[in-house]
Amino acid sequence: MTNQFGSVWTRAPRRPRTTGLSRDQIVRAAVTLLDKEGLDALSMRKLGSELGAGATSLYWHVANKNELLELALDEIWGLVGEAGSDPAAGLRDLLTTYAHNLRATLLAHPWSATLIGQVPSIGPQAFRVGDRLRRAFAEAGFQGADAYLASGTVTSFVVGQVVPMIAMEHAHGGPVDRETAMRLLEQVSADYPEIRADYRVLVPEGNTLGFDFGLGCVLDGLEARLRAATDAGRAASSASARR
Amino acid sequence: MTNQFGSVWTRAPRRPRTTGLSRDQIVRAAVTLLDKEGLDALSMRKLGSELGAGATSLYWHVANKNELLELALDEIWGLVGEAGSDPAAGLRDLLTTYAHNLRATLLAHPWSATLIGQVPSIGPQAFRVGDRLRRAFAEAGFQGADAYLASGTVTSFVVGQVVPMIAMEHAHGGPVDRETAMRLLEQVSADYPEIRADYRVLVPEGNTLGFDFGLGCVLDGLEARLRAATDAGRAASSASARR
DNA sequence: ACCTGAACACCGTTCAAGT
DNA sequence: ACCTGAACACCGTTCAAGT
Repeated sequence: MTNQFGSVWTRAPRRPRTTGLSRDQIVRAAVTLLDKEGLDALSMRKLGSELGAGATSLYWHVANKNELLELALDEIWGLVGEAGSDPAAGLRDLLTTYAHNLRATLLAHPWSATLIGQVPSIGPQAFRVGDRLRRAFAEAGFQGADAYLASGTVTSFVVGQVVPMIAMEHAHGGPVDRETAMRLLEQVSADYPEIRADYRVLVPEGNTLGFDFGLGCVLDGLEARLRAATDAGRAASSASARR
Repeated sequence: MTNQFGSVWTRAPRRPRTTGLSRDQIVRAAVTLLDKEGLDALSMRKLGSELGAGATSLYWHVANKNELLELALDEIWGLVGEAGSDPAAGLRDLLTTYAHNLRATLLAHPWSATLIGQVPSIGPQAFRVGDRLRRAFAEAGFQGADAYLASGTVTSFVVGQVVPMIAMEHAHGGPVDRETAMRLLEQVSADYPEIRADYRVLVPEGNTLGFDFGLGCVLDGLEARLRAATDAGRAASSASARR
């Protein structure tokens, strides 16, 4: 099979190492470097020398820099914590925990949020997270592919919240504290007094407020879908029972 | 004021040109080049020569490449069409139109979706779009800062849907048709038979399905909030009337 | 006020050659 | 099977110098 779709996950793996560098080791070093210096600062040369190897040595374990970034991103998906460890917890609690976990994980590794727009999240860890979430929806009563769609809805919202926020931090050169955010927003919203007034209310309340508001809406909407579907299901089964 | 926050939008502008290159001209050329060759292919040198100038000439009009990218991104926000031109249309129609407009605009300029995770969207056009949406929510009855939060919820969902999809296209080197997507997903979901089964149902239905499902949920959730708020408002005012 | 060219300090990647 | 070094074709940005 040709690797028409250019991704690590779509080409045959090389057999594991015997000695020297390993792909795992390279990816771990890359994540460390990314955490320390950010996406712009990662170069094959720097990573190589961090590992005591020539930059070009990496190319035996990895086809190119892009593949390395895909592997590093999947590593971050692997850090998104379990949410459904407590089976007694309801769907809403589980989703709230998941959403905050995902948010916190991406914020802790800001480069990963940027990468989400650059390389596909189709590695094993990304799938593990996605399937865990899908399963939770299925167990809550979402039928067939709706469970998958529902999981995509929650994840999209979180990603859509975090990614632009990371861009702000990137411009600022690090996490933006409340006061700095306020100064920036005052400056930039000069032509929109109503928005500026909103900022004055919202920013002091903390940066989770918009996230929680939106998440609440998303979860309400999903629960409404679930109710509608189970009601319809009951109606259909009682109709067939009547026959 | 020092420009602590490193963004075009936070430093004093230079007075407009008299002759030769202009910032507008540079930004327009950048957008054209980005549309034609993508984010990775944009270089100051290439852009300069496209304009018949030395690469370094650009640095008089723009502090650095990052500023240029901020300007280019804001240009795309400027392309997001009006949704509220028909005042008779309800909130839900308006939001649906907005969401699809934003999605289509980003997909038509894929580099812009990637940029959303790289540079902040705090330019005049981004604010224009945000304020138009906020105003629609306010007119529909969302009180105070809730209108702003509601607008952020919708935009987050759309961004969170489009950004990862762009990453897929980026890996493939262009838009992914249904058949290619199916082949890729079959390959990559090998360990998750339920997800694979969902793909077999969903992919043939077209790529707007997940978007429409999620958007429906988000809008349902927002409408529920609105109902709850107006009910509470009515209850409060009737309570005060009783006094 | 605006543009240029040379120069600096980097990049990712290929490939023949080594062990 | 794995690693190296040299080499290629690029980068973004600075800055003295020009008009």
